[in-house]
Amino acid sequence: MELPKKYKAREIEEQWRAYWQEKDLYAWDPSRGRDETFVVDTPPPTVSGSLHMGHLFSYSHQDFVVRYQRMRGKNIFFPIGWDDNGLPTERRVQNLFNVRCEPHLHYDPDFKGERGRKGEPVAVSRMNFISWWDGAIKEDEAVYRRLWRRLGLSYDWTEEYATVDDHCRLTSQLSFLELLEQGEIYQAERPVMWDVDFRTAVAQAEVVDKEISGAFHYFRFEVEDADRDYVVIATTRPELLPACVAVLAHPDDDRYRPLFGKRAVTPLFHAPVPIMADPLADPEKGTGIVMVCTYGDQTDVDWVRGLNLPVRQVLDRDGHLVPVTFESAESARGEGTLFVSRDPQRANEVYSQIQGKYVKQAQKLIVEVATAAEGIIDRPPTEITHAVKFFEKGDRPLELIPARQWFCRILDNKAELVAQGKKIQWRPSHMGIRYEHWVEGLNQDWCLSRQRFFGVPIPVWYKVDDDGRVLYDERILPKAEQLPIDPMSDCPEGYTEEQRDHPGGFAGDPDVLDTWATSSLTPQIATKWAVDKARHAKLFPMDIRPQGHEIIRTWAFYTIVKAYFHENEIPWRNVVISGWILDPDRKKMSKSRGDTVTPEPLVDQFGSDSCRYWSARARLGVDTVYDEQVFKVGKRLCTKLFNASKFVIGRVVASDAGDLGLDKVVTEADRAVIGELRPLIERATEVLDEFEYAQALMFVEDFFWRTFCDNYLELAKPRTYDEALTEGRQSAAATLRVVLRVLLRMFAPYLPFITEEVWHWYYANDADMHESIHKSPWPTLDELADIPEPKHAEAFAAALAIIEPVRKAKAEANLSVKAPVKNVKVTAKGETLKAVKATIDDVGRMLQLEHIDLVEGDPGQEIARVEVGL
RNA sequence: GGGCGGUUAGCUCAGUUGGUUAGAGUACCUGCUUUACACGCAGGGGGUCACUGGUUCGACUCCAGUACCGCCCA
Repeated sequence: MELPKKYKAREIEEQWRAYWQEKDLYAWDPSRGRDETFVVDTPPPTVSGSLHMGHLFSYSHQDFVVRYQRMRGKNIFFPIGWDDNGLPTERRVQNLFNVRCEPHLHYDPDFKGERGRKGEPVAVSRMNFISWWDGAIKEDEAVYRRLWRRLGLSYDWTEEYATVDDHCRLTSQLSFLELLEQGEIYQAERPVMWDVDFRTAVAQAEVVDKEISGAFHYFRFEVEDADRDYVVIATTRPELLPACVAVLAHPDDDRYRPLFGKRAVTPLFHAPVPIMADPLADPEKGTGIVMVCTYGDQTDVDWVRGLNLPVRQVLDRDGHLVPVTFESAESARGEGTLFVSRDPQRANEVYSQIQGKYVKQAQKLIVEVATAAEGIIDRPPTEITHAVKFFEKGDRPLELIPARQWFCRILDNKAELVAQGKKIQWRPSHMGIRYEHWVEGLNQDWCLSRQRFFGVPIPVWYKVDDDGRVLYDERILPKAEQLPIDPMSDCPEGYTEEQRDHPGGFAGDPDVLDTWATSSLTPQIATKWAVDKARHAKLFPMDIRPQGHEIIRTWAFYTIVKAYFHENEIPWRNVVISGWILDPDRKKMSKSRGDTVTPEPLVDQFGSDSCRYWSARARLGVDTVYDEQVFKVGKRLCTKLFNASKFVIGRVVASDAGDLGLDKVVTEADRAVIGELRPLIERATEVLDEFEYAQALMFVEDFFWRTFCDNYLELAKPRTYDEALTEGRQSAAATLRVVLRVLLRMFAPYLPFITEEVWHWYYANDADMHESIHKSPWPTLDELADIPEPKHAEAFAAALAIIEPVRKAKAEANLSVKAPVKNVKVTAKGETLKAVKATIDDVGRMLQLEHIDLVEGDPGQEIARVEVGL
């Protein structure tokens, strides 16, 4: 057999990639039972984003676990999906074609999208927009698929899905309808967190706090019928003065207690509002007395509801101030106007200046007007930095806008959802605590509807009454067989398209679902819960969910919610959390920081196996500093494995008289190295069963490099060059053969390419093995059972006890390791001395020892005292 | 402000139920072309285990507190 001279990662990897594909090695076998199946809930990557090191990292982690389980004989269910749902894709198409979607426009079949078109974005219809998605997203998917394949991720490519494909839309809509039927989903009109740029509601999970600078502005509010003229109210939202509905202070606050029950009058707008006591008013904040507006923050929402205050909505969905008219109390009576003023003319004059403006401009104007006027601003503003809620993808602070939305009942089920979390093994375990804290801290139900156009449509129509009003309580729901539907283009049964939005007809719900409403169903999507209950039952609950810790509050949480509501089950038994890649400043590498490294050039440079090695060194949940050195170490390991294998197989083949069975392992040194190998198998298997791939790799690597290459190989080498086919030579060859056969398999989950390459040099036809190393069994003690333990348990350690000092003596004398040694005197106690004797022939040949004295005695601290005479 | 995690050699990281002199890789230094590998081999220097206190015969390890870093929440 002619073995290759040099390790060429690229050639090897291309060859085996093609082989795996051709042999269909990674297909799930539906005929095997759940007990022998290992099921993975793979994270579908957002394909419209760019690939970065984090992908290479965490997706490799899944593959280590999966490849190990496959070698344990498990039937692997390892699907792969692509997330092309929601805003990222919407933006991608917008940017790619330089368009913006105007949902009210009609579809223009002649309008062709043109990539990279310059100039102003063109407004297009929803259907035009969506028609371009498919092509664009397929290209994005291809980029990911290519990297996944290059990395050797062992997906079952027949189980591919995309989160807005027909099956996912069906699954998502069916889930919606089921939970609606169960009463876990409801519709309500209430203030929701709203992004004015994306013009959509968002859920608590998508909200982030940002520290921004702002200011407390101090306004004087007149007080009616009191022994003081005014109170000073500090506010960070002066533009909401026209929306003020009450003034509150803490019930125990002596400064304001006399004013409770009286009325304050808003500056500039002259609106009388009640002064009330409420324990939530913080005496320490600002001046201790606060104005309640529609709506400055969540507390305002609570106050308006709790104290039954009126609503004076001044912001629209774009974040503009809407037109309103202030009227006197007299003229307002009976009209039901909400904007009452003691001086409507001046109020309207001021308001006209801010009407139509954005929040920020309005704020500036109000402050200017107030400053110019006499006696309104009490003192100069105080600059502050405060946490303000933003949509995670948004640029401007969230507003609270009343809107009709769909919600999922979370708050009623918090205790149960915490309990579900406790049934799941979180790895590392403290990630489970993060889940619990997130659930416990939730204060809103899950807002499911988004006022966007790209996504899974909410599968609901409404009846329209004879006056053309939409009857939101009169829902028309599709049957399961009709799904997926788009209520804006599909017609409900019993209606015709002409009746859409007409009196006596119907209207479609124009909104789409939160992308998490679909992504939370990845287990159900992959198992085909919606269409094949038997298949679902075979795969659910799943074994593992691999994911990052930043999406515990979204992906993990919502998936647990759905599994709980649908089947009162946990979705998976284990969650394995990958850490993050940090840059050298210990910040998360991210696109927005502009410090990402794209993975493909690294794969080109170091090879897939080396890149995987880098991933494999990081333990679960632990963030890792990006360090290119580790890729180099991986490359070296692959090269070493290549060279050592080449040597071993070369020697084995040279000694092969057709029979190198385990019974040929007779020499003490050979049995001793097997004795070292056994605990390696035990320890690595034990930690891999707990998904601790990094620790297992460390064990294997350490054994391979130090025990096997640096010591055992050198020890056995001279015997393999015996001219005659001696018992000792056969023993060495048989041992080399069996140890490498074990080590290759233990490296296989991490370094699938180089191990497969070597496997096919020599082991692919072994009767008890599979042709591919990746379907071959994980090593067990059983397969070594026919090799007896060494006579002396410490035989290997005893050999090392001589090897080390001799090497040291040579190094200190600046001699070659091959330099002959005139005399060595070894002093050791009885049992140890016997162990030394048992391997002394091999040690002597390895180190070129010319004369050896073995003396029984007390070596002191050491196993054996070694005196070297060069 | 509350919670979670971290701090070990210049760098990146291990360190088991508390137990000899705290390890590896890398970088650095000195050698060595040795019939697998110079992407190698042998050897060497390099650490107040963040800090303070406590428990203990004994603490990197357990407990309490402090500082700094990161993340989550308010």
